[in-house]
Amino acid sequence: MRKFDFMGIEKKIAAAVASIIENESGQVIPADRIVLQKTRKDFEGDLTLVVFPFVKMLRRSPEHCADMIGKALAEKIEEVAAHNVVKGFLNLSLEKYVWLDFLWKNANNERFGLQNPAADDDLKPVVVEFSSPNTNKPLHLGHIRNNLLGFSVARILEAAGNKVVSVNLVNDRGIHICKSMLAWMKFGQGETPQSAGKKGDKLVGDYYVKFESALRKQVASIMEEKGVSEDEARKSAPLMMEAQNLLRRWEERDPEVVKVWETMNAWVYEGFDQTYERMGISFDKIYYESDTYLLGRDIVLDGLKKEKLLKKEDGSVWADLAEHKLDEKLLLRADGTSVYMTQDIGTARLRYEDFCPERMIYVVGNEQNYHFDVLKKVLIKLEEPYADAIHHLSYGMVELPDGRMKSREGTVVDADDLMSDMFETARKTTEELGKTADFNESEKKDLYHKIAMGALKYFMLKVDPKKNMLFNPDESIDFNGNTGPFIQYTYARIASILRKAGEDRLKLSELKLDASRMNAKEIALLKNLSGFGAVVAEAAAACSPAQIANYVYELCKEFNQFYHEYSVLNEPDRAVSDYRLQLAKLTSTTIKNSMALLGIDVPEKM
RNA sequence: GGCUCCGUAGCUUAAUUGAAUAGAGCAUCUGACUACGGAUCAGAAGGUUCCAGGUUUGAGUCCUGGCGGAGUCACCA
Repeated sequence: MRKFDFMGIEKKIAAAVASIIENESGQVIPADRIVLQKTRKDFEGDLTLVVFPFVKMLRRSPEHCADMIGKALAEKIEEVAAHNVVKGFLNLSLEKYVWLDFLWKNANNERFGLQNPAADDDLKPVVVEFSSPNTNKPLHLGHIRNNLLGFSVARILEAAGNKVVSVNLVNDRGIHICKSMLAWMKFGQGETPQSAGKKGDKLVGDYYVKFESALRKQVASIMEEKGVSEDEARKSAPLMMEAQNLLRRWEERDPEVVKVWETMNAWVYEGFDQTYERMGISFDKIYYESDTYLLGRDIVLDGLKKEKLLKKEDGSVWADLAEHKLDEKLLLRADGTSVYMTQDIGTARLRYEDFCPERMIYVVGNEQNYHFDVLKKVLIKLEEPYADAIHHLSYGMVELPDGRMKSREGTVVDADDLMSDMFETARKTTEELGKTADFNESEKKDLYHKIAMGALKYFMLKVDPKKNMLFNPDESIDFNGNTGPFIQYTYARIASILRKAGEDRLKLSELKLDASRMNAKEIALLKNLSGFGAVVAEAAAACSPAQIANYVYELCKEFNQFYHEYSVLNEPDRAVSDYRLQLAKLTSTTIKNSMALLGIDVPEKM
């Protein structure tokens, strides 16, 4: 069903169809009404033309139209070998040599399906922001989805010919950061990651939890003593006042506070770095909110001066978005301080000045849909030149079987723990299968890591980003069926064949094969391979790694069927054997390249 | 309550701007190892695509109205 464009044949046929219909009916049809798709498996053919859109102008039955167009195409285009008609569908079979040519032209291209990085210095980049963690808590399952998505989308956009800059905007300041600082200052007794034997982000997270539980106790007793609501009790609780005081002191650059802040954040970064490295994630640039939180104020004040915004009696500044059917949105408080939106206005401008991007993609959960809607509209209102470049890549929540992760209920799935669990499962499964008898310790570790991350990444990326997804921690992620390890296994099996064949045989200078000897399975596989470039383009347009994942899964299934039915190296006819070897090679390249777009490594043996 | 998104086999999911008999995996059952690697392959069973209307030659997809779920509607970030 997927569209595929193979050496321009699709275009050639579409153009021919247009001229045939014009000749017959005298009417010109728009190109987008010519629907060519991959022929479904249960029908004979390679490409299918849907003729329903033309039956009215041709004034004949769908079958007649299809037959007429089919005959004309067979005459006009030499690559069209045969055609058949089912209802209103015209199935075209291409000459087999078309597929052989395709294989021969691409077999040695290691970057098959990937566009080369644009050398053009004037090309405007796409900025992809993702991850954007808070420095008061360790990373969890939700962050994993965000990181994997962002990293993969960046790779896919590159493969589609874009220049890409990956950025991370770290939320390293604010009241929530002060909470963990305060708890550490009060209860920590100088504890450090070293003394506690913990990763820094975990230690800081523990103090955040300590703050919350101490606060809850205070709130409970205040509510009992004064009979006030929980909200009110929270606001008046001494710990809350202290935290706010700490934030004030931080903003005033109180040296003592800044020192604690720097120390604790450094611990967190050390922890994050380990987690990122394990995940295989990196960035071109890291922004810190402590540097950017004051940005945006000037833009807002300027907008006020130009009367694009309005000031209320108390001095607060608002954007009226009634023209976009949205409410008024606060941009500056009465005391002149900023809100989150103000800061995002500032960082958008900063990013624009830093990179002059063609597009700015924000990988952020769908809980912030409204926020980004408003951000874009405020920027339009302010007539910022980059307003239209803003693109929110909104993804669904990761849910547990009993609903959302809740830190209060201790149901948060920690990123490090999850990766360790996956590693353990990979180790156990692999050892049970007895696959690593001849591996040394570091090779084993490397392999288990690849499999573990392959399973986890594929699991999370194969689902359409915009959909919520379910993660059941009790059922560990599968290694069979539609999974990362299945694809890795397919790759490893081909790698084994290629090793056995040897480099000399792989470097073939000539392919001597009569195309008539190609079988249906091989052609199905070649057809699949030929669609890779188009899939990359579609995945880039949709910012959807899931499309790559689904593609490479299909490809592996196709190859495994071929592999089961036919032999590559044991095939007695050398010409056929050589040809199948090239087919296997191009398949392995395509698997490797696809998986790289998902941020997944493939092992040569497993 | 307003707005936004989602609802497909028991479970997890696929289906380019509308297109043929809704496609997979897991789980269940049955087969295939004297092997280019069985983490594989073949087969069986499993569906009123939440419901009701509508548009269309054609609807899982578009429109309207319900039902169910999630998110959001902060001088939080």
